[in-house]
Amino acid sequence: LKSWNKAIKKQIQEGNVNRGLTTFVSMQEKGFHPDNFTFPILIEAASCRSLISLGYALHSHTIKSGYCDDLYVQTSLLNMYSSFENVHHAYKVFKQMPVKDIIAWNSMLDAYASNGYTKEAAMLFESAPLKDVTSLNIMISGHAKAGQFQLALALFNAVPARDTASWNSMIFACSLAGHMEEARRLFDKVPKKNIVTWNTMVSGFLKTELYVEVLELFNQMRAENFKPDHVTISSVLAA
RNA sequence: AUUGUUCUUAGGAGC
Repeated sequence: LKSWNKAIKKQIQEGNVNRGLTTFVSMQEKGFHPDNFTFPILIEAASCRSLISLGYALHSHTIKSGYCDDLYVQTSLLNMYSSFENVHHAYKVFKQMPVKDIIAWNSMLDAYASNGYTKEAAMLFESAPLKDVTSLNIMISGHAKAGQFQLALALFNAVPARDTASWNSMIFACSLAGHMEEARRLFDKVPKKNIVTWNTMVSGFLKTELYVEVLELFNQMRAENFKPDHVTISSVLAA
């Protein structure tokens, strides 16, 4: 069963969801029943491809096979409905979870924050018994996407426990609001930049047509031994 | 190391 799951995951990671589903079917034909490891793999594939009817089918399959009470299965279903922008179903799953760990709380927080339910997100963030830096990051990027630059900044400043993703989200929030000088100021203060930090800054400058700054950034990138990745390339190509 | 949460580009998918 382990190797079936591994095979399905590998096929999906290679971008071949159909192949993964075929494997899923043949494993059952050979008498292997999917377990609590199998479902999250398939559910996540349905999420990122927006395969809505597959998602529903998988959900009912988890119920029929008795795996719907597994924490990982539940969390992946929650996130699946969130990615389908179906916050009500996401909440329904969340509400029915008897045990919720921090990932479950963060997943529900993200369901609200990423789908524009800013009030609900803020309330959940206040009341959540389990929080970490990811919860903060979810809130910052939620505010950013909602065009609430000031709220994002206030939260960012209020919480000293930040990681690189927090900085990246805040830089992104600045770019969205058109505050490129602030974005650059933060960028220069990031303690540990990663490739996303660079890409966020590059695409911010590209969107605001600050091409000289983009070139400077590329030089600085080389000086600091970062290599452009496929995201860097496609953001330049798109501009 | 068989599974679930947050940050950047494009595309795809849906509305």
